Amino acid sequence: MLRPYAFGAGFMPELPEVETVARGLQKSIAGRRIVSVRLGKTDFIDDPAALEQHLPGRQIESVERYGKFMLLRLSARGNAAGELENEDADAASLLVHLGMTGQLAPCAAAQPCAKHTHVWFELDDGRELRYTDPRRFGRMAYLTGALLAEELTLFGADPLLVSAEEFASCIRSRNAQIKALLLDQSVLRGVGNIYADESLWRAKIHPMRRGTELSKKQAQVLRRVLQDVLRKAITARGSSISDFLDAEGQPGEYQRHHRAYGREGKRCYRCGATIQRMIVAGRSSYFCPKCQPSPRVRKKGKRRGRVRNG
DNA sequence: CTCGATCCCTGGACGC
DNA sequence: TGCGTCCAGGGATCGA
Repeated sequence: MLRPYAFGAGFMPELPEVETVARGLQKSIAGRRIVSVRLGKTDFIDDPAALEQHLPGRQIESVERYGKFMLLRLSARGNAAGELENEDADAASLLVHLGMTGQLAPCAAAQPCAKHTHVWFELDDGRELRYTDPRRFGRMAYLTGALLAEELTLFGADPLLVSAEEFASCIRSRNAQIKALLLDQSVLRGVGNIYADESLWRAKIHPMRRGTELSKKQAQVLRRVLQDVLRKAITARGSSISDFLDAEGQPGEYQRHHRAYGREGKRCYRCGATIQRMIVAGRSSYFCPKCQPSPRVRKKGKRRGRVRNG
């Protein structure tokens, strides 16, 4: 039985999933004007009053992805006389992060509201754009001009656009675990737990390897497989777990291609060894112990004491 | 700079 | 069946 949306563990909004949602919204709501805003729970919104004050009257010019954020580009708005009030004379953006369980989709205004709907944007064509998020791990912020620019500089390069040189330098200059680096949005924007594990499996790199330990060749390979995984996942409309359906009622398909994530105890597709799970950088990490050798097995023959662990 | 711990929050899975 | 417990995760924050 298909439902328009399913919540819970079915959906992890990483780059490919957010890209899928953003493309869907670009088709369905770009060009529409926001008539009014209604708010429910607001603890995930930076400045709720700003949404109510500044969004009505603005047109949604485009919907873009920025890392795991969606960026709704909004027109400037004028008052009834066609003059521009200072504050609203500039173009602005609504930043939306889906967290773990966020959904942003338009529907007929008459349609019953899903549980955990927290924001309603009334559109000029009679529909409503609704934000639903059971866990409220998402984020919403209205930003303009310098504040918006400043916010966007907090993030690293887009993994699909980053050059080989830039990728290698921002990874190999860091001593943190590679898994932590891939998840760090200030290093690269958009990679989450699933695609970090999938790309590390493909690159045959253990999640606990240090950035500084990677050879130039390994960095090159990692970038290539990461981009490949992300592109293929976008083509497949993202990964659905359980029965998640996207804004157009279609499930993503990429979970069929997972080689590591969620496969604890199953056989490695490459070598047949048993996929293991361990916590790295505070997150479940799935890897093949044979294809992705642990960095810790290199203590034999080295009796010169390394610096104490603390 | 980097680490781990803690918290946020709800629903799903699992054990009894 | 129902209840309790654990777990999932992105990110902010704090202390070490």
